[in-house]
Parts: sequence; structure tokens; C-alpha cells
Amino acid sequence: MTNKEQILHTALRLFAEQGYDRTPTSQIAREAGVSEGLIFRHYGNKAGLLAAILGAGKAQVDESMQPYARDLDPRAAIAQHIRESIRLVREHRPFWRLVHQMRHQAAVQQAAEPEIDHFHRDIATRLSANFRRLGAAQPELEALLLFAQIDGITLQYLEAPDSYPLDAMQHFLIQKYHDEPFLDQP
Amino acid sequence: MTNKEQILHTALRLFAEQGYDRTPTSQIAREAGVSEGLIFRHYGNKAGLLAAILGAGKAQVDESMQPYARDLDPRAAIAQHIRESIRLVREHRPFWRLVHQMRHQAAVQQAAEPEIDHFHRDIATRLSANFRRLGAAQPELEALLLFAQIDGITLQYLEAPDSYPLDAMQHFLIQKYHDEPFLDQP
DNA sequence: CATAGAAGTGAGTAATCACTCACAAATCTA
DNA sequence: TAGATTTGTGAGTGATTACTCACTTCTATG
Repeated sequence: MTNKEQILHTALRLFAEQGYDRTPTSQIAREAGVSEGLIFRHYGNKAGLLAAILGAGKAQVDESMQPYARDLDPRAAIAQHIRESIRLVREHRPFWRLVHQMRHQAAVQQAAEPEIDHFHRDIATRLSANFRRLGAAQPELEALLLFAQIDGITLQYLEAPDSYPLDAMQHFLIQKYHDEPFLDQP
Repeated sequence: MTNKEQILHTALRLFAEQGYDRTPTSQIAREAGVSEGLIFRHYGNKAGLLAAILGAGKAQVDESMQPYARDLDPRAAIAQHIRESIRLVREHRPFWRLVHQMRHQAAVQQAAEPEIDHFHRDIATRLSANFRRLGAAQPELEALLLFAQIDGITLQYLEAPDSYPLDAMQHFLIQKYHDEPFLDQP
């Protein structure tokens, strides 16, 4: 691993553990085994380092969410979305901890926001379409609710990864959507 | 309003808007119209100010969650829980923004954590009991899932209070739990 | 009124932090 | 190998920040 990558990984770990504001660049340099100046040579400033971390993570998400864009039958697509979302969080815990922190920092989101917004709308549109095909009375609200459920589950998992029953919740949620009739109106 | 209260309210507003770490005590003093020294006379240090804010908010939550502790029929209790949770967030937006920020700062939770843990367990127990009485196959998971849904909805509302359809989501969620048979196993 | 304690001030301080810069070492290129 | 470019260093700097403290003003009480 190059020094540049080493800095990125160390910073991600420390930002996730301690928070962006509470992590001095001096600590990142020390734990990455490089001089502090090198951080600024490679990433310009501390915010640039954060942007690089978020950019790299987003690339991975894009890659992972693309394959299942193809049209499965609606119920399978919904189950797949649940599985994939939870898998991402489980496999990239530090990254998602950082993302959740950033959600409450209006000032830092600057550049990342429009892209993330578009990404969300994209998924929400696909999900709504699937619920509509299943005959749901209010497909947009169904999509929002599923979003909220995954958000809440992953949030609580990230707070206590060792004790939270993530597997059980995943299966429980998938089963609920498998059994749901979605035919509320005659 | 006394100066002491003025400091508390100003700090809550600024912490919620900018984050705890990004809000200097000098700014709090300036916007509260007092000297910086007064903050430390009343609250000892910056963390003490934060603790006072969280303590005052928790007292309000306790007060609001107590009345409906009495045993209604299970479905009514669940609906009431949803309504009350969402009402609290809607009426104390800055406070809940702050709470959500603090959830990711392991270091700051120190004192508040045991109390909050107990509080959560208490509500989870009551919710599980209600789901059990309704014949749910996995009442603990049902309680966790309802928790996660409310968490996710309020989180997304706090991110975009002006555009999120909070009322619609509340009614949608209550209706779902009203219609849910909860008799998954023969 | 006298006086004790609480409320309030604001200049000062030590520490921390992000960032710079002059320079050195390593790597590449011709 | 000579020169050019990239990578790396670490002491230094200015700005910011939480907090202190000697002092003043207000308020309550006998």
C-alpha cells in the first residue's frame, strides 16, 4: 500500500472512531507512519482528505448497486435492495459511521450533496415503481418507509455492532415484504 | 428569561445548527448577549453546558412519555407510541438534531449513556409486550423494527424538515400497524 | 445602611491545530 | 549519468479556542 493510500485508510478509521473534528492531522500522520506535511501535499487540506474518503466510498456503493438495477420481479428487487443495503453497511462499517456523522454537518456536505441527492432520488424512483407494480396504494410512501427502515436498522447496528441482531432483522424485514399483500384498496 | 437560561437556549440552537465541536463558547456568549466568563461560572466547562442541555431535554421526554405508560389496548398503545415519538421530534427539532449528532460521539456520551440505555430498554420491553399480546410471532423483533422505523423517519425528517412528508408518514405507519394481522404462524 | 454572597465582566494565557516552506531523498527520463 | 520531477520531512507560524482570574456590579437580608 502506498503512503497516499495509507493516509486515506488511517484517516477513515480515525474519523469513524473519533469524528472528523476531533481527529487532528498530526494523529493521522503519526498512526499512518508518515510526516504531517505529506497529508497536505497529497490532499491539499483536511477537507480534501475527507472528500477523497467519501469519494472512494461512493464509488464502491455505485459499483455494488449497479448490478441489480436490471429488472427483476418487484418482490425480488425489493428483497435484493434490502440485502444489498445491509451488506454494504456490514462490510464497510467505518465508512458508514463517517457518512452518518456527516449527515448532520450541513457545512461539510457542500460538494457531496448534489450527487448523493441524485443517487437517493434514483433509488427512490426504482423502489416506488416496484411498489406500484405490486399494487400498493401509496407507492411513494412505501418507498420512503422502506428507506427509513433500512436507515434506522443500519443506524442502530452502527451504534452497537456487537449486540445488534442484524441478521435477524434483515430476514425479518425481507419476510415482511415477502408476505405483505399491498392490496389495501379494493 | 435569566441569563443562565439564555445561555442554554442559545447554545442548543448553535450546537444543533453547527455542531458541538464547531461552536466556540465565544460565539455562544456573543449571541446570548453575555460575557464568555459567565458560561463557565454557570456550567463549569463546555461539556457541562452540553450535559445541562441534554439533561433538560431528557426531562421533557420523560414527562411526555409517562402519561401513556398506562395500559391501553395493545394496538392503541402502539399507535400512541408512534404519535408521541413523532410529536416530540417535531416540537423539539434542535434538541433532537443535537441528540442525533451525539449518537456518533462515543466519547461525549459518558454520563448520559446508562440513563438512555435504561430508557430504551424500558420502552422496548413495553412495546414487545404489546406485540406479544397481539400474537406476533417474534415480538422482540417487531419492537426493534418499530424502533428502527421511527428512528429512520425522524432522522430523515431532521435532515430536510421543510420537504419531508412527516404527517403522511405518521399516518401511513399507524395505518400499517392498525391493519397488520400479526398472526404469522398457525 | 452595611455587608456577604451571587452574578457578571473581559483581558489574559497556555495549548492545540491546520497549514507552510525550505530543503532532502527517491524516482523517473533522456 | 545529469537533470527533472515527484515524494517526503519536520520545524515553524499564525490563528483559534477553552478556560482562568482579579475585579466590579447587583441583590438580598438583618
